[in-house]
Parts: sequence; C-alpha cells; structure tokens
Amino acid sequence: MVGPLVRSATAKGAYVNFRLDSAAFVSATLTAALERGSEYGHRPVAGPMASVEHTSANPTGPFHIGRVRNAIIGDTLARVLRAAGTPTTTQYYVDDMGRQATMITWIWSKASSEWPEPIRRAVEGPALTDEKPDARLGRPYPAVSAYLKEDGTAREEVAELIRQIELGTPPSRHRELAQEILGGMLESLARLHIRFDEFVWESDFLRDGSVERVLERLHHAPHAVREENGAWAIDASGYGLPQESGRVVFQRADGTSLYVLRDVAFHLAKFSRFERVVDVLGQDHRLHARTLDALLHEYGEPRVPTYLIYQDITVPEGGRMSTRGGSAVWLDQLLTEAVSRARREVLARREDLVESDVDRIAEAVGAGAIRFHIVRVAPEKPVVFRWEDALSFEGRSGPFVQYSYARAASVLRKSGSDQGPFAFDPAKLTDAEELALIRIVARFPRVVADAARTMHVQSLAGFAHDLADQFNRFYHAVPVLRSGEERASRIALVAAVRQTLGNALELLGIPRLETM
RNA sequence: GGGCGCGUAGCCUAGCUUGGAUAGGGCAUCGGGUUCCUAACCCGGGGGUCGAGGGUUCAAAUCCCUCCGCGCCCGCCA
Repeated sequence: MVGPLVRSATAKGAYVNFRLDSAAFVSATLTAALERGSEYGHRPVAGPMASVEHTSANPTGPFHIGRVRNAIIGDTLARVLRAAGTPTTTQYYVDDMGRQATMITWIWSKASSEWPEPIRRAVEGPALTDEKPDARLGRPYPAVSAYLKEDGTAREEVAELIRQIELGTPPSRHRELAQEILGGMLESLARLHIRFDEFVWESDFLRDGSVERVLERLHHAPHAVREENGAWAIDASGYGLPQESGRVVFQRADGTSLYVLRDVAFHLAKFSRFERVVDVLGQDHRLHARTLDALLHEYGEPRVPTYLIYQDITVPEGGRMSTRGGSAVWLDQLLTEAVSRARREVLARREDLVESDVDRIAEAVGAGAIRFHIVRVAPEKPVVFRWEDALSFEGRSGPFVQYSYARAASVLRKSGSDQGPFAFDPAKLTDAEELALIRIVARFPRVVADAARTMHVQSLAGFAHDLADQFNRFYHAVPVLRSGEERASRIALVAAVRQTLGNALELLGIPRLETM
C-alpha cells in the first residue's frame, strides 16, 4: 500500500486512511500540469473511433434554446471523448426529406403574391432582408404549418413534393433552401463555438441505394410482416414496444420509406466506420430510439447506438418551447441579450480598454454564460428557462470561471515570467489553501476520464467551478507576487491552475480570456 | 391505460451507474471585507423529513418494492 505517493495507511473504524507524501504529491501534480500543458488531463489519441450525432435540427428556422441544449451537450461530449483519447467525429443529420423541410420549399416555390392570405398576413412586418437566412426563410414556417392543417389542397401539394423527393427528383430549390437556412443556424452555433465535422443528408441514403438494400433484407427479417394493403412492418411484440398496434411500420403501402428506415441505413453506415456510436436525443425521441434498436436487431446488426437523452427546456408558464405558441426563446435573442449585458459589465469596471477589446470580451462572456448555464445541469433533468438564471455572471457560472482564469493570467503577466519556465519547491507549498488547490488540479485527469465514460458532461462544469472557487480562496489568502522565498513556487502553482482551468474551459467550449 | 424519465433548503443544482464518515455548491437573505497580485471576488451566519411509505444491509440520497406529483412518448409524422 505504501508507495512513492503514500506515506502511511491506518485503519480507522470502517475506513482505511491513507496519508499522502505531500511533497511527492505536489511535485507530481504540478509537474504533470506544467509539462503536459494543453495535454494535461488528456490521454493519447488511440483506439476505436466514435461518432457523436447531435443537434440535427430540421432546417426550418432559427434555433430556440430548447434545441441548443442538444448542441451544447453533444459538442461538450465530443470534446470530452477526444480528450479521453477517442478519435471523435461529430455528425449533423440534415433532414431534407420530411414534411418540415418540404413545407419550406412549398411556400418559397410560390411568388409571395401567390401565398395564401393567412400566411402572408402572418409574416407581414418590418423589412426582412437584413435578417439571417434562417430567420428570414423560416419566417412563414409556423403559419404554413398551421395552414396545412386547414387546407387539403395545399396538403396534397406538399405530399406531391414529398413523393418527388422520395423519387430522387426534388423541386429545384429544395436542397439550396435547406442549405441556406442551415447556414444561418450554424452561424449562431458558431458563436457558441460549436462546429460539426460532417453533415449527413437524409436523402443521400435513398439516392445511394442503401435504403433499398436495407429494405430487401428487412423484408426477410424474422418478424417482418406484410400488411394487407402492402405496407411492411415488424411485429414488435417481442421487443416490448408500446405501440398500440404492436407493429413498427417501416415501409408505406405505396412503397415509400419511413424516417426510421432511413435512420437504419444511416446507423449501418455509422457502424461501418465507428466503434462507438452516440446519439444525443431529446426525450421525445426515446421511443424512436428503441424502435431503431429493434429494427437494427431485425436487420441482423448486433450493435445499437448509445443514447444520451436530455429533457426539454420548458418555459415558466409551463410547457415546451414552442415556435407556434410564441413561447420560444431564440438563441440569437439570448446571445444578443447576454453579450450586451456582458458589455455593460465590462464597461462598468474597465475604462482602459479599446472598443474592439470590449466587444471581444463581451462576446466571449456572453457565450460562456450560455454554454455553462446549459451544460452544468445533468441532461436528464428538466430545465425551466429563466432569463435571470441564464444571464447570471456570478457564482456557479461561466463568467466566474473565465474571470478566475483571467485573474490567474494577470498574476502571471505581472510576475514577469508569463511563459515560464516555472520552477517550484514542494516544500514551499504547504499552506492549507495551496494544498487544497493542488488536490483539485490533481483531480482533473480523473474527471475527464470519468466524464467520457459516463457521458456526465455536467461534471466538467462542476470541476471548473470547484477549481475556480478554490483558486479565488487561495488568491485572497495567500500572496503570490509579494511573497518572499515562496514566490517562484507560488507562481508555478498559479501557472498550473491557469493551465488546468484553461483545459477545462476548452472542454466546455468556453473561450479563455487573458483579461476581462 | 402502458412504457420511459424526473422529484435533494424559498429557488436552482452536485452526489445515484460502483451503498460508507457532519448530503457538497450556487442564487436569494443577514453580517463583514477593497491605501495590497482584477470585488464578475472573499470571509461568516441562518436555512435540509434527499417526494411518501415499506424492504435489503453493520451502513441507503444512492439498491429493491408500492404509492404520489410532474414531464415525454405510445403515427403508413419526423
């Protein structure tokens, strides 16, 4: 039991207490953090590849923050997996085949003078041209959706477009419209430092024949049944699925494919490239996930994806965020609000900054506040959106962590040896606040590995807060630059904290600020 | 009705997978701290039947059962 780091082990009641060799522990921790630098807490990249599919929102309009929860959880997970040594590809599944995207094409295929009156009325308002494409092109969407419920002729027009898409002859502007809207959506996510490695278009699985191949095999699956009207289904009674019919239809009577069938094709493609396949899904997709598992099993694919399910973000009045109900809080709106508030905070305490620095800091703080606010809560917990919580810059928040990082950076700047080398003597780091701080720094690699294994991305936020919190205590209790013979060692400790805090912020996708 | 998820101080939340020491934080509240390395900070106080009940165990927020409340889903939609 006793080794290089353990000085003694004693039994106490039901516990064994280990006493660490403090100097060796301090030395090992600081050396690791300082020498490994941006790789501290990471493991070498090796081994099986992973795919993380997240966000995948229909290209029909701007993000509301309910959808953004998916993006933030997924992006953080991908970062954590990579840090834990798993080569990870993020995938955005673009649904260009469903009614949603088709409704957009339907309305924009008409000159606005031909738009049905209720839709035209709904989008009347200030000039639309300076809006982002997702906002501009997505504007009629809620009205179109409502209109189709009332108007059978329009519904039939949309159905005809869907058939054309299925046949591989989509309306001319179909994909371009989706692409343009998606571009606007991604612009917003980029402000949260969320980007994707791949965009997978649903229609591609039809075009390349993989849906057809899946179909051939599924027709001969163990529990495949043909309905009287010609539709194909799986008798899912053995899978414990709650469908009232007991069946999962995967091909319509007219021979066209259903979403879950295309998703089977997508996942087979994933399994051919990735060892670990993770889907980040809202809780409303739980049943879809189980259905997909059942179909993969019927197909003969032994693997199933790992699902990271998150609960909806609701509004205080109750209910999910709804575009139609007008209860949605848009990401762009939230960003604008967060950044302008951050700007006020910066201006209130800094008079020495040039305008461009104020803007840059405000943008980083606003984005940091939003990301942290979402990721700090376990995905399976429901979240009620409240402005005052989302815009909190104090306590357990992104800006608090960013501030602590900037504070450490400031100390190092003033130390005159910002970039090191950092020499330390463990015998000089004996204060209780110092040791507490070092213990948290030492935890980081474990936190990253555990988060990757359990997909508990919220623990990264917890760690970042704990480290920032203890650093602030240390900062108040222990002088660094004004200290005597401990000075060099304390500077090294601050450097190790800056590095670790910076690495944690990187995993959270929150910008590091050298000053704020 | 069935399936799945959630329930921890006034509010928000960690811990639950792998059961262990006085259940950690944050917001709010009350009281303090700035001639000194960034006060987006720090120190201190008050505030808890871990939804309820039962069970397993030397030991339960954590595992099992029942119940209650809330959410989601149960389409030839996506």
